[in-house]
Amino acid sequence: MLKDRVKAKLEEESYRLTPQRSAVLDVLIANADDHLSAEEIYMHTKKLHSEIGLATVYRNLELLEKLGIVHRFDYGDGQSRYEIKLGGEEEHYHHHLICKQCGYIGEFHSDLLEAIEQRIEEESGFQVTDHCLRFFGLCAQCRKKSST
Amino acid sequence: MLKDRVKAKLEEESYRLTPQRSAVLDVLIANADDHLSAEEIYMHTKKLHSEIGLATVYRNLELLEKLGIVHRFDYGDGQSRYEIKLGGEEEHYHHHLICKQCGYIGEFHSDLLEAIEQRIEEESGFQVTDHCLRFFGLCAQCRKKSST
DNA sequence: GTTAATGCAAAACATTTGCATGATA
DNA sequence: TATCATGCAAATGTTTTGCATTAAC
Repeated sequence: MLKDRVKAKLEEESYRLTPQRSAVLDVLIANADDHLSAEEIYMHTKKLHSEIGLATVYRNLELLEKLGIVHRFDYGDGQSRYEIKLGGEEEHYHHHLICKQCGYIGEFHSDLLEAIEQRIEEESGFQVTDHCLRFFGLCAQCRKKSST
Repeated sequence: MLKDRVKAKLEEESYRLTPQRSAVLDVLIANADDHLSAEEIYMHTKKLHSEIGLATVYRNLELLEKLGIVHRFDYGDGQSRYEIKLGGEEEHYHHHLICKQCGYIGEFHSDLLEAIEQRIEEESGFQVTDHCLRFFGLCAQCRKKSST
């Protein structure tokens, strides 16, 4: 189970799985596809553990990111989004589709970057360890709407 | 000349090429490869037009972005970076290499995303109009340093 | 003379930090 | 009991806004 793995990873580095931390994790797991902001995670977490503070949410997200459990990214709208990493090879090939009209965020999987990364290392000596690929445009729904 | 084109585009929508706006543009053109932050652009612009205010720089960057003259992006370090679009087909295929150790920002050109974008439209109906691709890792210099 | 643009200061916003308190191994 | 974690409030840093003034067409 995902949460057991996380707990083990935490204890490995002598961090504790406090009720607050656990609640944040539960929220992240329950909304694994929703790309929540810190504020949204805070709101959800309050339902599970009402006394939590926003700073605690931020601190836990930071820790979970440091431990490689959570992935943090942004769309240039001034706030970070967080997503739990489910593990597995496909993780690396998971990109985002962002609708400029309605803000919808979708996902797309492809390993086509492999070739580019290899070429980068060969041509420039830059060693790629990670990437971030986002596509902007119009989602299917907004296309339909704007064509009517 | 790039600046004439920008001026034409501004006037097309009845915006004015004020001395401040002109100075911001000059800075962007002179530092086209440097991925400056708003604060840095402000500092440079003050040398050309000392009475300019930071808010004016922000307002002009926002306008230039809206007009498609400037590209805004960020690296998750809490501030936006700005880059003038030089025009041309290759613009779209221009990506960033970001060194996690020294903060160096390089560029890389490739049109390999074309195929992915086509696939996205076919598979999900999402119409891609733009993308943002960033590679994180170690630049050649930092690799050398860390291996010694 | 209209309208757009500016400078300044204040506000807004997301995020981080200090610190005393509380909980956990 | 030593250490980690929390809550709150204050601080930070970037970006935006209000408003009276100024400049451009």
